Amino acid sequence: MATPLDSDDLLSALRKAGARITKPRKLIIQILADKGDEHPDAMEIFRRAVRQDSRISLPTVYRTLKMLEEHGAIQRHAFVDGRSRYEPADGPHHDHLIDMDTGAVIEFQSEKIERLQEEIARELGYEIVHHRLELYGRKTKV
Amino acid sequence: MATPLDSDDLLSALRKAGARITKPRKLIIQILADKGDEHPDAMEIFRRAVRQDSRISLPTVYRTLKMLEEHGAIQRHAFVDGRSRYEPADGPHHDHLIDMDTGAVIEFQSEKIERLQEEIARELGYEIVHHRLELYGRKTKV
DNA sequence: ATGCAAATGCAAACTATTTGCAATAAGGAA
DNA sequence: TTCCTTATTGCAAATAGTTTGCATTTGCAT
Repeated sequence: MATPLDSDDLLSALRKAGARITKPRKLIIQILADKGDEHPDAMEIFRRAVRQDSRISLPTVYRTLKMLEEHGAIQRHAFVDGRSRYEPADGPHHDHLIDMDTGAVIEFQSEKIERLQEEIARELGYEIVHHRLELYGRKTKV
Repeated sequence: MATPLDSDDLLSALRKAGARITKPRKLIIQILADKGDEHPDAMEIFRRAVRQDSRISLPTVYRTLKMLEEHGAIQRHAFVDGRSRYEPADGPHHDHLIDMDTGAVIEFQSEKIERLQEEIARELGYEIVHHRLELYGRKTKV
């Protein structure tokens, strides 16, 4: 199982792309690599960045995210709420459970489901290259 | 494989919701139920509607889509390109296997996977409202 | 046929994201 | 280190997709 890209991996992705390592970029990468809260959207990344450097701008956040995405260093997810959420790429494969009330994204993985998918594809004469599974739900009353 | 809801099903979904069957709504539903091109977005639905009745407005398209979605009559999909695409909901849920070479979409359904999903959600303290599973694959060599 | 609430069309508002441009700063060369 | 070039930045304004306020129209129960 692969380890998610960390701060240094994201930085070298930029270097490999011939991009300059600027202060805003370092900050954004630091936030993306932070294991705290997963799948932040652009605005959330911006808010956290501002806390460390009030000069940073939202367009720069978007530009950096786009650049990292184009170089495969981070992954962009589109959920039904309209905005995009980001996470470092190449983590272990996982699927998402989206809390419909709060928008929280919970990761999970199930070996069984993965195997069932392979099986279904095989029956249909296919080989799975990649898949995406999203569950949308609400917290059960206690 | 389940049969997608047709024009009449969508209309009765509206009636059951106590909504009026207006001319714009009939038109939009007709377009949604049309088996021709799958997963149109709001603008595409609007363009097609205008061809039949130039008086129709984009907000009405959005309002109708939202209403149908809220009543489970159609399903909204969010892709990375930012806009939402719609399709008539199936009675029993179906998932998609996308042929990466031809773009063909194969529908399938697995009771086992559905049950595993419920189980996983329950363990996480959630109740699934709906889900989306997409497999991307290639035909296995014969 | 008539009345009234629901639905419509228009314009304008909103949200998420992108772009033009002058000012700034990264980082290689001297 | 200092200088120079050019990528990158921040700002403001533009776009794209979607939603909302409001006066007018229309479905449909009576």
